[in-house]
Amino acid sequence: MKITYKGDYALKAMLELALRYEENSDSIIPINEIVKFGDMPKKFLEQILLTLVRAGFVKSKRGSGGGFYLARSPKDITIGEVIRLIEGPIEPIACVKEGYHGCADVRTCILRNVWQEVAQGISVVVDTITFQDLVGRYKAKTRSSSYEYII
Amino acid sequence: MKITYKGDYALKAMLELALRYEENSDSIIPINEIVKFGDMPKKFLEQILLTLVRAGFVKSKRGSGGGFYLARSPKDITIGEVIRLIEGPIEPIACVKEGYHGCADVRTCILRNVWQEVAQGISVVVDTITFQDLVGRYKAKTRSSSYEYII
DNA sequence: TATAATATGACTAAGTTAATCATATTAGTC
DNA sequence: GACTAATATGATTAACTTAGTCATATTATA
Ligand code: FES
Ligand code: FES
Repeated sequence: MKITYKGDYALKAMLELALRYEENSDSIIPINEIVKFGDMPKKFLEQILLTLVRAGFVKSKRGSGGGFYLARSPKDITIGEVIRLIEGPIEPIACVKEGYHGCADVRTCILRNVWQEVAQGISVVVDTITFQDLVGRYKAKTRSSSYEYII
Repeated sequence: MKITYKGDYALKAMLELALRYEENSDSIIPINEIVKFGDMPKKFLEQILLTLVRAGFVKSKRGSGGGFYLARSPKDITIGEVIRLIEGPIEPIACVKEGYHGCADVRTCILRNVWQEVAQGISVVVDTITFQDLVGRYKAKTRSSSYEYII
């Protein structure tokens, strides 16, 4: 029932890329700008971005003037996809792990059913929110928070 | 997004106690029977039961003829309470941890909102299922699975 | 008093998390 | 073409968490 920093950083990085994608879908974002946006350790973020690249969410360009950018439109990527990539399955089940045989009789295991219901509850949220949605929420928030400053 | 063995074992132990509570609310269950029910390491289970005792879900009786039993009726204990005790808060949020200052401006942090929605999705499941419910489900399952054997 | 049980704290091995370090590679710029 | 600014990638590591074990104390009953 927890998200690791790795997942947190991955989502923030994707959000930054999505924000920039909205501005200009061709722009390439150097890692330093992503670091700045999310206040993340650069070297750790490199690893995470590499994972995102290999999974096909992000593309990278090497060399001077290089950086990262979204491989697909933010509206076609849900946060659930990224969470699953980084954190593994959302099912909070222990018994599927290697070397654990679970209940003597799986058919009588009601906990597994509970975990399935929990997973569904999580899925309803994370599999319906796209990064475009996040961008929208972000903009709404920053706008209203600017008002607060002014007023 | 995961349950540890500790949580898994705690729920199984509570379920066994709830099953026995239904039979006879005064009966005291020695730890060995709980171990047998859930196929759990005895010494580890002792730790877990101690936690459950201290939290007031379970009572223990020492000495020969001793063991464990539910402190309250199974219908008054939700699995969410036990999960929170063992696993901590259900919110899958990383930034509340010690020493992590989170986003520069918390008001613009939309991830926190997402985690709150996820927590709500989980809560709807785990905070509505009591151990009495689990007992009911368990009995229904074992009944139908017995049929399968007979047929 | 012997025995069967839980209570409790200390300890530990293995795995995971959150990084860092070192080095290679690539693509522009001068 | 050399230099430089960037990512790519693998190896390594410190800290923490998990999943236990070990040793011992305490208690209640027979
Ligand atoms: S806990 Fe997984 S089969 Fe029962
Ligand atoms: S990630 Fe928690 S305040 Fe933004």
